[in-house]
Amino acid sequence: MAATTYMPGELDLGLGYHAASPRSAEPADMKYQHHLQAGGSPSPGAPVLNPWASLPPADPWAVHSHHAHAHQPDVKPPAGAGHHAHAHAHDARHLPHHAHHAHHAHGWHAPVVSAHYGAASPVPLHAGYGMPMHQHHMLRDMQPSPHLHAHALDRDAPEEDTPTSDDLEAFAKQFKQRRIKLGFTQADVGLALGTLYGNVFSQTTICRFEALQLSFKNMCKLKPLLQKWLEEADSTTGSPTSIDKIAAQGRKRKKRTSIEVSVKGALEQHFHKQPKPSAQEITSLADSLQLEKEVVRVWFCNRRQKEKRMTPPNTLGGELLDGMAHAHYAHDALHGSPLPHAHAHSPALSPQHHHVPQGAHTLAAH
DNA sequence: ATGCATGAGTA
DNA sequence: ACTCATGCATA
Repeated sequence: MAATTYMPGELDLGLGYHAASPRSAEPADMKYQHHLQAGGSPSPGAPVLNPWASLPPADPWAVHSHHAHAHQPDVKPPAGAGHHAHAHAHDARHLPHHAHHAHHAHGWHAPVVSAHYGAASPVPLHAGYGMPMHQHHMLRDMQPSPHLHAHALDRDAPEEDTPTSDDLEAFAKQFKQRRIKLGFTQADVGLALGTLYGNVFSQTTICRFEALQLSFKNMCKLKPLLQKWLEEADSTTGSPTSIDKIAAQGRKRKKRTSIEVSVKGALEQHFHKQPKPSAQEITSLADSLQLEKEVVRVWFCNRRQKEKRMTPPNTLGGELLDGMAHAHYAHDALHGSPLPHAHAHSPALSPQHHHVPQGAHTLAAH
């Protein structure tokens, strides 16, 4: 019984809250606005948006049975003003351009994944970076070359340079703290970015940024924006966050298929054997697991993406089931427990430009 | 905070 | 068909 529940299909309901940014009062861009829940802070000037009138009737996906995928041409961001003329999502193909020092790679030390040190914890933890830096050879070249003129003092202010993983980690942490102190939710920030630069982001993305759960490249791309927002935000004394709502277009999306834990475990195992199963393997696998082929395919795609994030999941499972006899560090890999892995320097990441089989990080811990 | 999903751009 | 950026819906 898998559980392909179908959503109540909402057709025309996209309340977009247009939070006017503190200072730059731009004429709202009518992109497709979003909404989103709060992150936990009632926030002083930040109003707790809570739309969802819920009243969706028909639903295209509710046809039940095995839908076959019907790519509906949706109305994506028509770009706010017409003068923006810049790529939307795929403009990040050009990040590090200077190849002065090919200081590739950089070991991720414990991302100090935070659950959340609450808004009331100004604790500036993160005091030392004394990590051994596990270099993982052969990573793609072009990497954030270390600040050529690195001053031992400026922790962050890499204006024009490509930030290093450490920079990103430090910034993300700082960002989160400030954001919370200022009383903004992740969703607030996402919307603010939209009114500030025309690029709206969801709570999800902001959340992932803070948790370093994006690819290195993606992190680099978002950092400048968030940095600017941060400056704006705390420099603005009395943020008169005005709200604005505008109805928008609708979307039809397949309801999220929930995969049972046991099934997930099976998928995990297959993933370790073959991260990239062939179309046919997927088919048979889907068959044996009683899942739609498409669901399985997507699962693998998403799984691969996870591996490429800055804070990749633990790559184990195969070894566990295989020779599990002394495995004491193995537990949460099967159900994806992202909680504080306070150690383990994960290698993953790096701007994968292309054709670079990154299968080098198959280590566990030693 | 995260799982499953969509889509543009590529290979 | 896959990668990569991104997000709706959900736990």
